[in-house]
Amino acid sequence: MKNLNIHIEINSELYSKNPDSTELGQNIIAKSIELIYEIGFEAFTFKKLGILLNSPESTIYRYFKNKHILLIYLTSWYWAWIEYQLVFATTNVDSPRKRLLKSIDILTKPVLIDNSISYINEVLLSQIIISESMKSYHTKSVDEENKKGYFQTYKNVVQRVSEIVLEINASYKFPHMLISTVIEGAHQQKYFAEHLPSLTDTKKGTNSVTEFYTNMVIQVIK
Amino acid sequence: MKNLNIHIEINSELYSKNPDSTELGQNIIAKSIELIYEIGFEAFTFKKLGILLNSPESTIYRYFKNKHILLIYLTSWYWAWIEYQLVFATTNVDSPRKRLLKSIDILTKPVLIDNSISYINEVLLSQIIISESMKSYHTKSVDEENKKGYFQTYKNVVQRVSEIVLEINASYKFPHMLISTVIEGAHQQKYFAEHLPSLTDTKKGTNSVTEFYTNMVIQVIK
DNA sequence: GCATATTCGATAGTAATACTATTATATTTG
DNA sequence: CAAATATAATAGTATTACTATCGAATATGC
Repeated sequence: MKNLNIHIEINSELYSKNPDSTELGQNIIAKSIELIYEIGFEAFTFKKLGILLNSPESTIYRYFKNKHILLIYLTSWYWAWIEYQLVFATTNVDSPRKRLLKSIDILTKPVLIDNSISYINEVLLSQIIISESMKSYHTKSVDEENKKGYFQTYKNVVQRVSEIVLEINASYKFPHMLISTVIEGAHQQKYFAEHLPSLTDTKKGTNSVTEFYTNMVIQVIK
Repeated sequence: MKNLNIHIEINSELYSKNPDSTELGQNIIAKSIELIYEIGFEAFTFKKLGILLNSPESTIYRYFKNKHILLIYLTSWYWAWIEYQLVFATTNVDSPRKRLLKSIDILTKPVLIDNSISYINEVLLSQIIISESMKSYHTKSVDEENKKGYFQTYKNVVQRVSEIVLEINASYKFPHMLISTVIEGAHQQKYFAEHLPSLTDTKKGTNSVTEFYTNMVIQVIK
């Protein structure tokens, strides 16, 4: 996968000017990931990003309408990237059970290596997804933005893995609920491990999140 | 429970002046719940709340340092209230299995009736918890605030139900992970049902969230 | 290679937000 | 009735989240 140099296309409504099309745009993405990771989404502003980029904030506004849309752009990219990994890891694997286990692995394991398929640091981005991604859809504008397809790449991931669940047990009633519980739960548990440890039993650096959710899925669908 | 007129005490570091001690303070709580429910936490400001209360915003600042602390106050109240319900529903029930099932019921069922044990509308508050509560701890100040005990009532709920899990299966490795997955998952699924339905299989008004998580817990701990 | 878009930097400006401070008046309490 | 407390009214500040304009640099199209 390392040298495929895949290209991830993002819903064009998520940007005013495609950041992928210019060096500055790519820099906006790369530096915004670093800055959000460092200071958090609330404290993140286009002004601060502009200082990092040596560009006025008005230039950033030419690419993204506001920081909320930028966050949705970043999460869309992340889920498209995850879907790519899911496809790559499951093609040519006949056993649906093996495909499911591999998928859960991808969804629950920490992202530790920056594959450098692009100017995007996936390790930092995955940390942002854990800490901040729910803020992209916990807003008053969620219905409107959902209609415009802003969350499509996330839905694709849930749908894809749900289909494997149904291959194993066609009569299972709650495949989407199960998979979105796994995805969101794995994020939560990693966040808890770092910040609210009494809400979990896992510790950073262990694989108990994967162990827990793998076991959960196996038990629940049989 | 209706007429017990219970009194919920909140960590005194969460307010500058106890809102429970004055009529205005109680009004601040009551109206802030209505306003956050209506316009969402991002758009909610003390200025707008002041207009609703016919009080200048500076008065509200005498009770709460800022809107973030007010949100933590509201979530603390909610979890203390939930814990009270857990205790009430499980005392004198010998069977740990029955206690667990009852607890999951309380944690996953929608809050439909305002018990009016106080000036707080629990139905609206529970909606705020579903939509906004994660914002209270997904901040850069979470570690510092956790040290001050701001999230204690939530932890108490997780701890209490985890102990029931261990009564049933003392060797189960992940009781806290299981219970926090149930609590957060149930909120997520209700939110998805309303706003991102393709991420779930439940519909508003059904009890499939309770069904799913009850089954999940039973399967996983046996 | 020259005109013409396009892009970007520089600067300015605005409305709203998130507070803080001060003073005067009203109300409670001892 | 005095003293303490609470609140209303007002003013003010730094920051945020944008929008607008203009001119210089760069790329592209013929």
